[in-house]
Amino acid sequence: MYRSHNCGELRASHIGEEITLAGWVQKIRNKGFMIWVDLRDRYGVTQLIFDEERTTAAMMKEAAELGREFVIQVKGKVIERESKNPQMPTGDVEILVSEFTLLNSSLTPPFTIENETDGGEELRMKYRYLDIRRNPVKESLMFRHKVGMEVRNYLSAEGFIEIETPYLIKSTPEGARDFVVPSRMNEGQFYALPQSPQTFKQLLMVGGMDKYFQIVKCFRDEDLRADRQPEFTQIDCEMAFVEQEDILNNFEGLTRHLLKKIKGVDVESFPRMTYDDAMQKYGNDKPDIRFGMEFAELTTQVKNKGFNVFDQQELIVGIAVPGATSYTRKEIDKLIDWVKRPQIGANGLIWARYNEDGTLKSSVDKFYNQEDLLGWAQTTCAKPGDLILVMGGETQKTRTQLSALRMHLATELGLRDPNVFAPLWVVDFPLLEWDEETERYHAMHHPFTSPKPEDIKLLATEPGKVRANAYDLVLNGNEIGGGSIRIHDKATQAMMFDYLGFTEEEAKAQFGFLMNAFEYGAPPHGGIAFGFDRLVAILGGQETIRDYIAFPKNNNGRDVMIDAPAKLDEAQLKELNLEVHINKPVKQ
RNA sequence: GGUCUGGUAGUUCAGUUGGUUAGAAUACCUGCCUGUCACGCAGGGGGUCGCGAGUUCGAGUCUCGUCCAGACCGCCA
Repeated sequence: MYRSHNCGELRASHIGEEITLAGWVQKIRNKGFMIWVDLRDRYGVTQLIFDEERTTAAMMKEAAELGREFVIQVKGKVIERESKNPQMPTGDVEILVSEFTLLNSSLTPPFTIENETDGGEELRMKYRYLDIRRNPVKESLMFRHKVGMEVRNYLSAEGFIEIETPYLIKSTPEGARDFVVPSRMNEGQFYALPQSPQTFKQLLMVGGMDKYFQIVKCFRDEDLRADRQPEFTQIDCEMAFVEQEDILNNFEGLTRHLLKKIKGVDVESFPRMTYDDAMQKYGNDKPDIRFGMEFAELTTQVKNKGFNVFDQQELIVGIAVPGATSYTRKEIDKLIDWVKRPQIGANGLIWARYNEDGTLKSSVDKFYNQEDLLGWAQTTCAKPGDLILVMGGETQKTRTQLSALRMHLATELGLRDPNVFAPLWVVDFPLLEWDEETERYHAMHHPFTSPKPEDIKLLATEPGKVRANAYDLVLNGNEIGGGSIRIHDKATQAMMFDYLGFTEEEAKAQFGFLMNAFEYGAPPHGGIAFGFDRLVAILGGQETIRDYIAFPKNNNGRDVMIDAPAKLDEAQLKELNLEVHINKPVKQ
């Protein structure tokens, strides 16, 4: 038996017991006459003591030779500390060691294994197995486990069945780039890794498994972000014989359960907002509604006042920044520079201070009098003390830019409290989206999404205006889930593929299996998928998902620990009947 | 594909206008220390300033290229 207890559980009530512990040396404090060793495992830290009077000289010497991260097993007696440490759970006791075994030594770790490590991101990833020994990472992984368990508990209790779907599937041209896997037995052919189990879960509905879920890895060969990894985990769900309302209620239930169980937060029924409203009020389809600063359109009231810049614009829109009238000219100039950065790409920013005395001072006083500016204040719902910021330009672009500014300001003003949770359903997404590059419409959600029946007639005339039975769950400005009611009849699905620019042959070759299945009694169905990594990170109060993933990839999609991806050797390529031609030098 | 920021001791960073032997903290090593717990004290070792080229009497510092890392835009049905 390696251990009778773990390093986190011993208390004053254990005093006098003979115990065995095993773990890693966290820290050695050698006072010469006395050596304290902090022994760490997953559960906590317990102090070991060796001293001249009670420990043999030989063992004193061995103890003095220990180093950080050595793995040892100790036998000894739990004794009361002479000076206690109220800061640690095991701080009342220590172990007077009678026997100890060095199970393994360790090199000096390249960074400190402490809550506040001195290690940088890259180094931590290269030695991720050491990083995982640190409390913040360890606790994040345990937190993820807890969330996963609650998801399974809830859905299982609601009658959902977890079913696995294949990872080696077929590449399709729609959507994100696929990761591909060559097939040895089928020369010249490739599997693709799933971007989501979409078609399989629909086939499970045809198969009669009317409540399905899966916590499943998905793969997308696209560029990474702090909240985006090429392989990520979804809570994938599908239900048969449901309408949109049923899905929203079911998964509002799941989300409420998680907030309650994980964060102890009670949230009332989630507000709903149409996509159009979200774009108009927040310039964004995933608004953070923990704070105000809603968009106010000023287009008509600011035009024809002699200010050329505004007169030419399609949309003029403003926000009232609470309490920001105290911003200095320098601070406002910084904001202007911020929106002018290429990433935002705005031409400028007009401001108006709504002073405490009720007067207004703006950057465009030449063109607008007090009455005009009071009108701005009314429209933006500004109060004395607020700063009004106004941008103008092409509708889409301006909304995106002001939305970025709104989020930036909220962060700056500390309005994005990670302990406040504001979920929101965004509904009535457009079915189609115009793609400038390919000059055709493509599915905003995916090609299996059903249009709203009352909008189908618009498909031929104004495809961009057709709304879908599609919805997103937004939490604190993050899209954590999205889904739709699917098409479940062959004719509609064929029509959709047609609108998306598929020929009949292409549609049949790529999705024939699905349309065939629809001819054998496919039930009405719909579902939703949650980004599990992101959900866990937000519940944990973090923006970045990397610490909730045991072995994440870096910015370039590399695993710096195992050094993947890597070249294949000749023998492997030969077996796969592949040759590698590289048009430009490989980055190594 | 693009924009920005960074790369100096094991690690995290500082390094002035281009000028003598490149510093700090921490980690590591040695010694001391009768209750430590961010222990303390004294001493010590540790550097191809990412890489390559250029400008210059002289480059960590300036220029160009390149590689790597991070954040973001595009992209992510």
